[in-house]
Amino acid sequence: MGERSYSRQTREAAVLLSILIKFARKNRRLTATEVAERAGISRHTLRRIENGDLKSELGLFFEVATIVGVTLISPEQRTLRNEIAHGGEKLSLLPKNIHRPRRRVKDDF
Amino acid sequence: MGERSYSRQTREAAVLLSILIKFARKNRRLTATEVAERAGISRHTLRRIENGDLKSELGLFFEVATIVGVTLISPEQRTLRNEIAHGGEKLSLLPKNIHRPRRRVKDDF
DNA sequence: CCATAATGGCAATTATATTGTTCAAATTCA
DNA sequence: TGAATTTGAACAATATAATTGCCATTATGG
Repeated sequence: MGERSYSRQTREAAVLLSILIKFARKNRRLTATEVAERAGISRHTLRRIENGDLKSELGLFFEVATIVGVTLISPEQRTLRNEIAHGGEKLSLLPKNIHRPRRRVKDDF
Repeated sequence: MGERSYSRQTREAAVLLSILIKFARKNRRLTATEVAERAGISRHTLRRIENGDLKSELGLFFEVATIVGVTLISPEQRTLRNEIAHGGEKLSLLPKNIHRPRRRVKDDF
């Protein structure tokens, strides 16, 4: 029904990724049809992805990026990734559940 | 119907992003319910996102990341982004349509 | 230039993600 | 410890994304 609003970072990140994808595809001289086939999606869906459509599935987006050779994980993130894989000390320090300060009974004055 | 297969990079990137999100949320002491409300999604969907479910919408994934403070665009990418916004010389060099070398009639040797 | 291929766009249909609910288990804090 | 709260999980109903097929337009390469 209603429109969903997205933050600026969200919109920009999606558009950037889509541009990188389209750029990489043409750089490799792959047709949209071919990439769509390899990704197992329709040409229509690929076009939406290359237009930065926020409603597309994350997996399809990432898969297309992978096919055309766009890197999704930066070196810094790769570092964190290894850290996690090695035991995740940092992660285990955090509480499993978040208990916020108790909500006062309303109008208790 | 059938299962869709994803590449290793796709799966790892999604899982990494989901871990970063969950980590950031707890670091900020936000409950799942609160983040879900702010993002305008159900708690169920948030949980899938925090589990790295590839079937979730890109926009929702990114929006949650934004809410909990996970950066989506690396400095290097931001550079490219500005380059593009400034006219996109690189982009305009690429052909609009990709015409593959005509497929030879098979077995023509 | 012309034939061919690639791309953009739209409507109808199918597939499935999302929602909203409820329940149980796990966790935190007083 | 005990009470309150968060979280995980499964369900049916609904909303909507993905697919399919088609045509028009544009761009490429011979």
